[in-house]
Parts: sequence; structure tokens; C-alpha cells
Amino acid sequence: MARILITSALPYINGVKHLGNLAGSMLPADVYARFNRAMGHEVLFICATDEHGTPAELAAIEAGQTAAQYCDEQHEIQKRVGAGFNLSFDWFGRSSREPNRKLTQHFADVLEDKGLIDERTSKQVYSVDDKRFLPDRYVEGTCPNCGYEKARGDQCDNCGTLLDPIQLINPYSSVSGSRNVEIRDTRHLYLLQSKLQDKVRKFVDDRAANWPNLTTSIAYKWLDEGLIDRSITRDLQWGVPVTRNGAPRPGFENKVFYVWFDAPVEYIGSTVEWAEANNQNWERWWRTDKGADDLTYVQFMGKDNVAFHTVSFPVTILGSEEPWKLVDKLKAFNWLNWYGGKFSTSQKRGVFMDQALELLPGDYWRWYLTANAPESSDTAFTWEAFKACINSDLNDVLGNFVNRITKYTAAKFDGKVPDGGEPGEHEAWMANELATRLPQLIAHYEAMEFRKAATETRAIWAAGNEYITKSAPWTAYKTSVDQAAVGIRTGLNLVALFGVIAQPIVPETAKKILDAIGVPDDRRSLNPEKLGQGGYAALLDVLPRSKPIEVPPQLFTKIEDTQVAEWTARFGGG
RNA sequence: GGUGGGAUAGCUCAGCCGGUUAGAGCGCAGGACUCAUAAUCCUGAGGUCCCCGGUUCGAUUCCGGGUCCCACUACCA
Repeated sequence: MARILITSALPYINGVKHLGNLAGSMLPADVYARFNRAMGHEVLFICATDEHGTPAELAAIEAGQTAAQYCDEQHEIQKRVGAGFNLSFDWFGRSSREPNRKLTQHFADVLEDKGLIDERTSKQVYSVDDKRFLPDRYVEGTCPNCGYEKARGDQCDNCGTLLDPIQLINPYSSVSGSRNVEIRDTRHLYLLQSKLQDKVRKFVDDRAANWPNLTTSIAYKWLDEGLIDRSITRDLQWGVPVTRNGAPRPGFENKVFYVWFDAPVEYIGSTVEWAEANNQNWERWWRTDKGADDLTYVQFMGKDNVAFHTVSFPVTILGSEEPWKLVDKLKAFNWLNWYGGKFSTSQKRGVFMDQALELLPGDYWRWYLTANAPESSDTAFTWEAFKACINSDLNDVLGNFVNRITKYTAAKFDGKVPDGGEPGEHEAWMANELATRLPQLIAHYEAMEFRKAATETRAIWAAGNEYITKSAPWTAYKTSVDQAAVGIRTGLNLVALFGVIAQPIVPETAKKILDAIGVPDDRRSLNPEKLGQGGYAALLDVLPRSKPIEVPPQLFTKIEDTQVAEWTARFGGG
């Protein structure tokens, strides 16, 4: 039994996330967590809302709330939506809670003690009417390059030129539209990343073999360009207060740590929250001097987050010279697009997590988004593909198989696992299918190749249909009830097995199947040592004979063309 | 601009560290079956592997150049 720590990139507090966010971090992390639990490993699966920063503060103002009220509300919404998708977090924390504040302040103290933090003065745009400093992106004006009038302070969306807000002609605040903006001096703490260049490179070198290309190429890009010292504080109210040795830092009373400095720390902070709530020991998962040296730490995220996890956060950890657990495997995803374009709230393009659950149960989305995960490149969501995938894979291949076997059992075998007959060539064929396919399935999961895992899962389900066509118990029944009994007994055992392998991706459906067949919890393991015990042929005869089973309620409902039309009109597409 | 990812069947994608007839699912056409949710099973049609060069006995695969899409580019997160 291994110990595995799994974290998903923290969803930002600013509103419910869309399907792309779900598909690129939280869902695959959950599938991986469920797979490893089903293998019998000890898993701790941690997530949280990332609550600090300018967008949260502005959204709160917009909503007429304090930042704390706004985050309280949004956190509950995200937590509820996550639960709706059966995301099996052991803890879903908040970066605004006390453990993260203390840890963030601790890291800043230690880094300063090691000589890795400097105070420096920089120039920043200040909006007099908004009474706030503006991040580059929140300053707009005329592009000096192309004359576009709505260029942002970091980049012109029209011509693509990278800008400094000072370069903008007629700058104004995008918060209020006020042109009363000026450049002011402001003092900030800088993390001297340049001093850790070699340490971080060694850290990446040590792991590169275990990281996908997408991950290593991004990490090396930053390293090859050379790490630059980075400001880790901001002129904001909402965030982790800047302290020095437990007291407010003079001159920094109105500043907080930069959200990207405290957000990754919340992986640890959320674990502390979990430990406090459950009377557990969090250090066992994070301190290599206190038991965390034997575990594997796996992170899941979209590609936009990779640099922060391969370089920035390691700078914090390595710079502290304290024995913190660092990431071992890092799985990054590309984007899920909406019909080839971006998800967009304002243009009514795309489905958000809460809306998705209004349309269909979580398992439908989980299946589609796993089977079509944007692993090697960006992937397009379309209603047509979604409908075809759900109707075929879930409804026709899996749902109908469970239905046809259990109903026949009820009709001809008194609702009990049949006892007669001996297995023959068809059962041998099926056992052989399992012998090749089950190990492949497990290998795909272990390699975190989720599309392939879904494809293999479906192939196993389809093999069940092929088997039952070959053995044709309904034909055999006319001449030999014992012959039919073998087919149906094998079919029922396949139903149970299909439920077991469905658990990581469609947990709710898997539970319905396994409960109906009466598979006890300790027989739901995916571990090959338990699965293949006595050979794969034995898997086809593990249910106690004469044991009563139930016909589960219809597992899925087909998606109709009328629904596709309705959803396309409501959410965009085509 | 820089760095990286991608381009393969009508659609979504595998694959190829160079080697018989390039694969899967969906969709489409035909057939079988009737236990089941008009489901399932079998067979078939369908490809200039983005373009141009190069290396090679042989290139979809390797190399060079180009085209198009996407991400990141450090103060949005």
C-alpha cells in the first residue's frame, strides 16, 4: 500500500467555474484519487478556494459586500457545486483561513532570515478616484503601437504588443473609467528568485523524467530565461497581512502578500484545516522529517498554472531550507474549448458547473470530460459529440448491458445468481479479454492517461456485450437451462466487475450497480492482486451462487435532439 | 517577437524511437439477433497522415523551411 497526496489547482473564488476548469484539474484529480483508493492505497485529496487578490476585492465591491462576506458566499457555492459532481476531496479549504495566513507569514519570515527577501521601491499606477493602486491589466488606454483605444496595461489585445502601463496614451482606470490616474512610488517585498536558480534547476532535473513534456518544457523555459526577483506583496486590503516575526511590518500596514505567493501555500494550509477538523496529523503529509518522505505527491492543473508550480512555489519551499514535501508528479492539461472558441460568460458561450448539474447528473459530465480530456492538445466541446458519447457509451453499452442481464435474471432465474452449468469456450474468450484489458486499464490510470483509461473501460464494457451475444443464453435456455445459467451467471459477474471499474469515473452509477448486485465494500477493489486472484476466469464466478440480486433502476436516460437544440439556444454553440 | 503544444477518416482523437493492407469511437451503408432502454453483435465504405524540400533502399514518423490554430511570456489568476 502506497501513500499518495493529491492536490488539484485551487479554483479562484471569483464565480462558479466552467466545464473547462473542471476538466483540467479538479475532475482528473478526483478520478485519480478514486482510482488509487480503489487500488487500496492511502490517499489524501486536497483542494480549496483561492480567495485573495484584486478580482475578488472588486467583485465584492460590485456585489455590495465586504470581501470576506463575498468569499464566504462564493466558497459555499463552489463547495456545493463540487459536491454535486462527486468530487471526493478529503478537504475543501479556504486560502483566507488562519492556517494559510500563518504558514504564508512563516514562509516570508524564513525566506527573509535566509537573506532572500528585499524591500524595494517601484512605480505603480494609482487611481485617485478609486483610491487604489491598479494592477497593469486594470489600466487601459490607447496603444502606442497601433492606436487601439482599449489596450490593457500589460498587453494590447488588438496588435498583441506587450506593454507597460506607463506607455499607454490617455490611460484610465478600467475599474471606474476615471482618467484621474498617476504614477506613484510604492514599496514592496521582493523574493530574490535569482539566487535560487541553480537549486530550482536541480529540482526540475531530478523530476523531469517523471513529468510530461508540457510540464518540463514550461519549467525549463522559465529557467533558461533566468529567474528574476519578484514582488510578493501588493497594495490591497484583502489578503494575508504582511508581518515580520508576528507583528505588522512597519510601512506595510495597508499591504498584503501577493495572491500567487499565498495560494500554493494553501495546499498545506488546507491540509492543516483537514487535520484540525478530523483530529489528524498534517505533518505526516507535508514534512519529510515527520513521515512525508515515503509518499508520492501528485499535482493536477491547467497549463497556465505550470510555471507557478514548477518554479515559483519550489522557490518558496527550497528557499526556506525546511524539510517540506515537494511535488513528485505533475499532470498538466490543455484547454477545453467551446466549439473551438473560448468559454465566455458575457457572450453566453459555454456551460458553467452549476448550470451543467441543472441539465444532467454529474456522472454524465464526468464521463464525457474524462473520455475527451484535453490531455495532448486543446479539445472542443460540442453538444453533438456530448450526446453521441453519452448515449452510446453510458446508455447503450453500459446501461443496457446491466439492464438486459439483471432483467433476464429476474425473469428466468428467480432473481438469483444461477447455479448450474460449466463454463466453456465463450467464458474462456471473455476471461482472456479481461486478462489483456484489465492490466492495460490499470496501467493507463497509473500513467495518468485518462482518455485511454476511459477508452479501455468502455472496451471492457463492450466486450461484455460481445460475450453475451456469443453465449446467447436466451437461445440456450430453450434446450438447456444449465447452459443458459452459465451465460447469465457470467453476465452477472461482469455487471459487478463493470461496476468496479466504473468507480473512478462514474462513481454514482457504479454505486447503483454494485449495490443492486450486492457487492460488499471489500469486494470493490481494483487492485490486481485481488482482482486477478485465482486467474481472470475466476472473476466470472465470484458472486455467491443463488444469491438474490436486484434489477437496478434505469441507469441513464438518452439525450434527445430536442434537448440539444434547447441547450444550444441557451448556452451557444454551432 | 520569444518559448512550447497541436495539425492523421465527415467529427473527436490514438499511433508511428523509419519498415507488410495507417487504427479506435461516433456518424454512414448492409446483414444478424430478439434477453434488453428501437438496444446489442457482425461486415463494409471512407484517409495526398497540413504544404515544400532533404536524409534514406524506404518518411505519416527523422531533419530544414513554410502555413494555420492554441497557450504562456513573470502586477489577472
